[in-house]
Amino acid sequence: MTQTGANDTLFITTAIDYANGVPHIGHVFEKILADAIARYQRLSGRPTHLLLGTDEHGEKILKAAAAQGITAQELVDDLSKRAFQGLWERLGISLDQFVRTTDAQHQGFVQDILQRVYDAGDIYFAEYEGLYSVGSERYVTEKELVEGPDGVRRVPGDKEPPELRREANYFFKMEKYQPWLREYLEAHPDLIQPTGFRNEVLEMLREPLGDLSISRPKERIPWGVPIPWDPEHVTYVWFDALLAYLSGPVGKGQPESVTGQTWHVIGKDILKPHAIFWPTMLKSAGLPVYDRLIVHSHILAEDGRKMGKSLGNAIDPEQLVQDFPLDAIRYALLREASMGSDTPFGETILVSRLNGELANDLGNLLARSLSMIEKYRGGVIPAPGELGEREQKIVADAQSLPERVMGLVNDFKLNMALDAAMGFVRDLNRYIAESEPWKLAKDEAQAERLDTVLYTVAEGLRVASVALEGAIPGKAQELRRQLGLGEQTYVLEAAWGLTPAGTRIQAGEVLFPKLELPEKKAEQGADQPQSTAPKATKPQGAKTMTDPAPTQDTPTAPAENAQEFITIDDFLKVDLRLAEVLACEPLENADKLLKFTLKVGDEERVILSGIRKWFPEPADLVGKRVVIVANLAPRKMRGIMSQGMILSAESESGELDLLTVGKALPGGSQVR
RNA sequence: GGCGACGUAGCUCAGCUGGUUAGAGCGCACGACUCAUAAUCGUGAGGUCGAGAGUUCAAGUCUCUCUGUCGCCA
Repeated sequence: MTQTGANDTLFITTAIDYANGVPHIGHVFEKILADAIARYQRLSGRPTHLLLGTDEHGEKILKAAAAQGITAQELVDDLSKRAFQGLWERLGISLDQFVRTTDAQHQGFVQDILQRVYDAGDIYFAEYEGLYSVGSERYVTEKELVEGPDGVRRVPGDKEPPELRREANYFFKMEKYQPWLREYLEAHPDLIQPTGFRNEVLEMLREPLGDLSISRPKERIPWGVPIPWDPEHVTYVWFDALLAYLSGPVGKGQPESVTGQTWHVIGKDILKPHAIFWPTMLKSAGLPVYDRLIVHSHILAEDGRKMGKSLGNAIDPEQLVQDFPLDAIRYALLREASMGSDTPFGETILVSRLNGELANDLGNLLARSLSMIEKYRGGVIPAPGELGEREQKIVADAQSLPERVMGLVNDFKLNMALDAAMGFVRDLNRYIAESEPWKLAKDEAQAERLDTVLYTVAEGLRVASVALEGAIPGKAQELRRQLGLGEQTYVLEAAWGLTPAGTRIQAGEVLFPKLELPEKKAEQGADQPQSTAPKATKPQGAKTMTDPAPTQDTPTAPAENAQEFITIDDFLKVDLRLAEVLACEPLENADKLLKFTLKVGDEERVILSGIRKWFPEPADLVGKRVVIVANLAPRKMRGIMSQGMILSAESESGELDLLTVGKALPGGSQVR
């Protein structure tokens, strides 16, 4: 914890997450990224304070709570503590502080700043009428609306169309600070990173910004921080949430303008509030602007498409944490992501990084090194003899590695930083192959040479563990433990020889057990849900694994987040059609089957379906429009050819209904 | 529609201010080795560097046009 008020403390924040639902993989990535950056700063000796939080006010939360029949406070208490803070704990996020916007201390701070900005004359009252999007919590323009499949115009991504609203609100004179902000950005080219996003902001600043609505009438939205001079209004989401970056440290005794640096890690979707609203707010309040805005992109599904619940390809963070070792998740995400572009991610990618780099390169290097030290030197790391050219090259690389890693980390190129560290690991493997210690061991005359090789490898591993520690903190320490270094910690700086000769190794369990993705089944027809939780390649040794071992299937587990992905092409193979039921009758001498006569486009088809017990009055189904698989191979049942299959949904409790559509679309319409 | 980025080996991508046979990782094939988590190490397969034109002694690397993909904005 860094609450000493030290002037050089680096404050790193992530976005203050909106607590109207459970976190998704994007939240996870952002926290791991910020955590890794923070850990690397601490590793290199810089006092660092990592702040996370939840944004708990606003209309959407009010509605979400109402929908669940609980109070807003109950909803956010549960989400903030269980869903967010709980997950961050399971992910090993080294946070120093967690701010909730419903904290009394925070709310008081917001009011102080509001009052100050008001006193400065930067807030005015005005009436406004326009289209209001509840989903986006803001007024939108007619141009932004897009016509949906149902013919209703709405904001893309919103469920409900915007409402016409007329309100009197307080406005912040943001546009007043536009020239200043542009100059500030020009003068601070490193402020927003990567530069692509800086350019986007400069682009936004070419057009007049307009002023920012910062309040809502309390009668309509009582769930917010009251405006200090007008209790009939509460403040708008951004004026509330953004201030959490300051209210947190202030609440811990920091001066409100911290003298150390402040870095904000955010997603590209909230670039504008952070790059434009926030600096102008700070300027108006007489506070200094942050030092870095680190903008990351999004996590995509493995096929490169967007991830989403509706698409069925979303990764459930809780499931991910259960199925895979924490440090493997962290490493894979950091290793894959590059700041400028969206990053595909999923189990296949994760397992590939885990097996290929963490297990084969790093874990195996540790295993083979410990094994040789055990066999050839009785488990004691020997003192090195004279270093040859090859060893000197390794020492030089080891000494320059920390600077290379930190340089890349400070450019927010974590993927390349990890690659650099892994490159050093790979070179140690190469070094072993070249040195052939197993041959040296057979020749007494080569004893000193063997000592040198074994020491170089052991110390090299120690160096690598420090270079990787920001990404895999748990395993880095475990690695050192097995080298016999106990709980000793090291600074990430040029160093060699910190492993004392004579250290007794403490070999333990395999550092990174390999996982194997279940092979794709060539089965067909069997549509029972199939867990694809990865399996350990083999039960390693006789010991139990430290990692949350990829358990074998839990057949009854309802969560099926780990389902295999199919491509859009796979899906399109299935020809789904709407079909109108012309006739429906029970089939003689079959107690389960119903015989449907359906109109599909111009043709009529007969399909048999074993759902008789749910429809005692089959004739009632006539006229319904059901969904069928039109290109299923025909099959003869009870002497009748069934040409397809009718889709239905069945609950766990055994209730069943046919899939249908709300509108009277014609039979034969394509479903996709 | 406006602005911008990108399009390099099967896949993911490096290639700074233009200059010898265009690189890495993964995957694949073959070989070596045996300390190791069937790991590691080595070698290879030969990609019109999206298309066309231009500048230049010389272009993946600069200019223009076209095309495709993506992002931001409207």
